Amino acid sequence: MQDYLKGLNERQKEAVLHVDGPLMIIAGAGSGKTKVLTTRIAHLMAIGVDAFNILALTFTNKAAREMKERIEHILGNNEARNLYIGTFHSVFARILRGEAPRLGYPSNFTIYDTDDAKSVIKAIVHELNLDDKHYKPNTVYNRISNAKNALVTAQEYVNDYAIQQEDLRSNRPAIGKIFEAYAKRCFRNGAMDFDDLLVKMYELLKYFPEALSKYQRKFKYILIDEYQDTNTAQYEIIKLLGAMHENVCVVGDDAQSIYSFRGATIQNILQFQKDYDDVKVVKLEQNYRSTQNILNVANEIISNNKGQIEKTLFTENVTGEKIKLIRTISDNDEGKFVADTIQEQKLRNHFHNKDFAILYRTNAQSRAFEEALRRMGIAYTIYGGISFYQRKEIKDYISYLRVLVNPDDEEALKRIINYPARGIGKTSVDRIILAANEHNISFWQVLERAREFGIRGATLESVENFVVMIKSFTSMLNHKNAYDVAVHVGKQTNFVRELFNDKSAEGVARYENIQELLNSIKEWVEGSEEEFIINDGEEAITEGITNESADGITDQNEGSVPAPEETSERQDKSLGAYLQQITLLTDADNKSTDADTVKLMTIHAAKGLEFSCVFAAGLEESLFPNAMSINTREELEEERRLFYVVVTRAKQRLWISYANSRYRFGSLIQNEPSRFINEIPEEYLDKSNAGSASRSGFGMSAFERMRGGSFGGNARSATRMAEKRYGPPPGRRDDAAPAYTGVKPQTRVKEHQPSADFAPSDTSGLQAGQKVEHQKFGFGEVVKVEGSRQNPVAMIKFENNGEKKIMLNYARLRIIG
DNA sequence: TACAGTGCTTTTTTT
DNA sequence: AAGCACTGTA
Repeated sequence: MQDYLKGLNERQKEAVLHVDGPLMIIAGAGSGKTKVLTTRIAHLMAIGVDAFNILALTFTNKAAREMKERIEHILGNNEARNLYIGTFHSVFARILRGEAPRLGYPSNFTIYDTDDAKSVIKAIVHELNLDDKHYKPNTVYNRISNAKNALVTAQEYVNDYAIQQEDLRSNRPAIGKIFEAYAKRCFRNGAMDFDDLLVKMYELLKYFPEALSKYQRKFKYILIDEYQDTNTAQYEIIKLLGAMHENVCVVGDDAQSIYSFRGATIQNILQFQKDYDDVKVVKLEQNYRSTQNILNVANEIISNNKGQIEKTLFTENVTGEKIKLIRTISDNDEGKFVADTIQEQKLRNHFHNKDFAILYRTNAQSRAFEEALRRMGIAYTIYGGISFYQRKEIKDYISYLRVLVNPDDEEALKRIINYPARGIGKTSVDRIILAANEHNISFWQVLERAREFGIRGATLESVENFVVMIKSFTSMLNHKNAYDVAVHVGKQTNFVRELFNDKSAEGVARYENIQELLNSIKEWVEGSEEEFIINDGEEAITEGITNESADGITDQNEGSVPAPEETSERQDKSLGAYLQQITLLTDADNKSTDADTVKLMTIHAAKGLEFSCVFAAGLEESLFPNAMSINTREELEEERRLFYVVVTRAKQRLWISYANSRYRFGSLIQNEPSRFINEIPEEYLDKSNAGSASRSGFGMSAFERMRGGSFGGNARSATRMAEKRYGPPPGRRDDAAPAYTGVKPQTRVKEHQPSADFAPSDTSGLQAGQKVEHQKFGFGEVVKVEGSRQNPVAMIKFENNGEKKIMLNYARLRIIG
């Protein structure tokens, strides 16, 4: 028996040893999915399948990188580098780089990220004279994106009766027009957005039989990770690619399907057995990750959902601790509690920072945790939010490079044409756009012939200088490498000097970011592998811009269209390849995971990861489940799967926390505990830090209410008990209140017992002077109503709790008079 | 044309 | 709270 099969259970072995024919692996959380996938690929290679003939698709770059490393480790050679392994988007981008000319796109097509795409939409809404309040870029983009992910073209969109009716009903009948204009504009700009990478790949296979046959023959074995998260476009592509050999292996867990908002259809995995004859199905049900308590809770949660593939996860691990339920007064206290607990666990149970993860539903929640951790001096890493490449200064700099590679890229041109300022203002830009649209040529083509299109005087001179400058950069690409060109561009445009002269804290940070970017380009040019990581936070490279340019590594191929053969395709170190690559990198891809830091991220971002200790934060109604996702059973079930995902990230210990109130857009809102908490059986819960009442305010004794809320007796005596067991926590006097209650006198809420007939009133006409009752803050008088009509905010002076700003869209108020 | 000040909107998850 | 668009002034 081969070595690599040792340590696999029977099911896992079965999956690994299955070679030919369709295979579906239903892999429960923590059941060794990645191990099976990587071992199976290694096995295929061990029995003689050429690495060049294996395609493995994942959803994150990190997963791809990890798989490649593990396969290399198993095989002990470098063959794994020949695998076609990566995210759907990056693999397709790589293929399309060779094939785009068939579709009328340049090889050096630009990839538009979400910001670029929204910016195009915004411009189009403006050009079509539509109301931008009504046609918000976000809304329109999502609608278009959903269409594309379902392989609906702009033409089909406008001609589809049902779709048109739907848009009519939502009073946005022009979306189809915008879609058409958007598609046309992207094409004219030589640009594909994220969804296009899937759509164009599909069209390539569908309309070019020789391309289809080429890739069908090439990819004899196809493996898809996280199959439950594939959308229609991805599904159809896989079906086409796999049709010849039918060696399609999909791995997934319907219980972890959490991307339907991106067009994923759970049907893909539920129906897989109908897509091919003779599908082999293997279920991996033994969990190697979590304690029994954690797993039991997970099983209980998911049992509330309907329509799943039947499976029962079990484990031979220890029972473990109960899940700790935490109630705090505010979001800041939640942060404090978590930071305190991490400190405590580190000292008592010898955990390291990297053993902890704080997971939440929305990125906005990270702030309270950041602050608390910083105050405690605990190192942390935040994932998500704006990625490195989305920072303004980076994007501006990259826009220069984008223009060199693809001058038709209008979005990039608009960013840089007057930055740094060169006297080509908004009026001139608008005129250029008008001319471009009128003659259906690109923005750049208008610039090149500016005089013909009525640009005059000083502006004409500026435009002509700009064109000459860009052309001089472009010609440099023929004999200098990407790094040297980038450095040169920074110098010539004064771009870097401007940032260098800005000595404010942000200015210095921006300058350092630019250095980091140049560093990453250098690594790309010199690097042996196509994978690379930016050293975040590490010393910034001081050479480069400030020094004279480094020695040019001459690359004759720079800027020219690369041959679509795999050798050159793989070693393509051109600027164009670099730009396409980085657009598909996410924040997580630039951060190393093994640093000894506490990890903060959304639950979505945490899928596929595991941690010894997990804090599932913000378990509150309207936050989690999110208010946006409780309108249908499907949405709610997806939120529940999300809860399942967060619970199953934990190996040993799990805390579930919620706050009674938190700030949202500057004003305070109250939330009930999440309904999901009630789905956890009591026997697995440790509620000693959850306060006495499971529901706010109700069921408390008069004594407790007088103590100022439910943090009175129970929480405190429970802490005492804990302290008896573990000794006093560090840095806290024995008689001090538990730190996480963190009740500052001015923020302490005097709990109010709502009147028996309390029922929220319609507050749409609320005016100053009216008397109201608030469920928690009690009686008060409206001082003023401000904010907008859509989002009114009332300033209310409460008898017992002072003045508070309350958002009327969220608050429950009873109008008394 | 450029910038500063002001008021208004933001309400999820991500390749 | 924060970012963005709009307005008014230099």
